[in-house]
Amino acid sequence: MKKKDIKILLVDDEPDILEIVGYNLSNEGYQVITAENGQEGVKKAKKELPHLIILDVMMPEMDGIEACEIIRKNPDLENTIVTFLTARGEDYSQVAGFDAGADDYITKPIKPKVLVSKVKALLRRFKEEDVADTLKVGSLVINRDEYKIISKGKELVLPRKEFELLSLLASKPGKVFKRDEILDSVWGNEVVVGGRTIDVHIRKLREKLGDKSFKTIKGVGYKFVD
Amino acid sequence: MKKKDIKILLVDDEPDILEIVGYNLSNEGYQVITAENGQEGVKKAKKELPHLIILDVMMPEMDGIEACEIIRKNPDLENTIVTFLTARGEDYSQVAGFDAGADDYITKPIKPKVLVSKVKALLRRFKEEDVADTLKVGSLVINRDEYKIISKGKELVLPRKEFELLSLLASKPGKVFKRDEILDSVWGNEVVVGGRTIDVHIRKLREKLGDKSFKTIKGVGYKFVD
DNA sequence: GTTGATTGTTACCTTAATGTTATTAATTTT
DNA sequence: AAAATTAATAACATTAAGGTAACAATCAAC
Repeated sequence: MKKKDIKILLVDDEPDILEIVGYNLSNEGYQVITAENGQEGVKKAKKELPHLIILDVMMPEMDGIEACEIIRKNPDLENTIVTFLTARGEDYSQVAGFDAGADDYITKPIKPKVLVSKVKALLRRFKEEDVADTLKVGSLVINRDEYKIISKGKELVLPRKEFELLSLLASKPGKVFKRDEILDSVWGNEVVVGGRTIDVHIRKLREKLGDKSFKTIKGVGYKFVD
Repeated sequence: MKKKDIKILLVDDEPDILEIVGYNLSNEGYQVITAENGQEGVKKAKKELPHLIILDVMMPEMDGIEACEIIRKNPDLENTIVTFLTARGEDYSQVAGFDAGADDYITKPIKPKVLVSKVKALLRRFKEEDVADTLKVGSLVINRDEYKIISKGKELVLPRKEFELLSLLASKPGKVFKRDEILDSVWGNEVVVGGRTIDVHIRKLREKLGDKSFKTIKGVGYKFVD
């Protein structure tokens, strides 16, 4: 996810805080939404589904704790990170804040650098929660993120074309992929390559992963067998 | 960090307090060390480097305030959390305690439940702060706050770009970062730099951290290996 | 079994991608 | 402002991925 696609909701009743925090976060490239009280905050949170919510604890009408509790009950906001703004030494609000489902807190007075690095750290944590893009087929594990595979317990790094070819074939074990399909998918339909190109790559895969994983269907194409 | 690896130092001249507090904290799984006066407390603090110190204010020989001041001067105990035990209504000691560098205070009479939840909250805070800004990967420690790293026990100060590049790659060891991703993250998507820029920075990192920590996947990008 | 088409194999070549170094520009520090 | 450090780039070297040609082996049909 790109930075500019990350929404941060800022809830505080003090315009000064909204401005300074908002400014610093916008400057970093985040999309900043603001609200001036707990009620508005909850409303905007439900509407905008931000990735991170920064909530002041002390607010008139509805305080941060209460707002946080409501936010946490909304299934759409389950994975949203909530962090509180508290005055130093306000220990009660910290305990209560964590109880209400907060992930972290930031103490006032706010130092822009600390704030920004904390926000980054929090979002990083958030990002890391999404699962790795991996595909398991029998004893073969294909990790698209790391461009590597694990075959019979051994880790292998494959060159791009080989990796993509394997990736394609293994995406539907048993299915026969016609030569055209393979060219389309791995090479792209504009590129024109010679007639033996696919064969050679298949051969390399056979060398590395074992001969019997790839079956040739003469006149048609290849298939990966589990 | 696991609970059983967390050390709490308890300093109080009253054996009853030591026993009841110590019992409750041990029960929670923490490693508890005790001392019966300020001097012994300071000594054990320096020796054991606990994560949290609970200090009684009123003690013969050396009171908690004085002990706290000494503790705070020790660089190894910079990040240790210090919390005081004070009698209710003893406002003076609270103010003086914060001045001396305390993070919190607990009032007597002690209620075990309150005590335990307070300790948990304090340690959570400690953990968050500690973890948020530093990243450990194998023998490499990256301190994002101070823009420095520790590699194989040696401290290194890296220039910004190198640091951010390393920081990115090491944030997900094994993951291949495509050139686009790297440019996006380290340089920002508006900035346009030449084609060899990333390579040069990778090379510098290889020089400083060892060649084999960075693997090139031709046609794709780079990855950091643990 | 022979034949022709299709695929396998090998070695080699080309080229895109990356590595390297030196130099210049920009930035920070003093 | 000078010095030192860092960043970017240009120019060249190196590497290995990817492609190809040439030939061998295979299979299917007759």
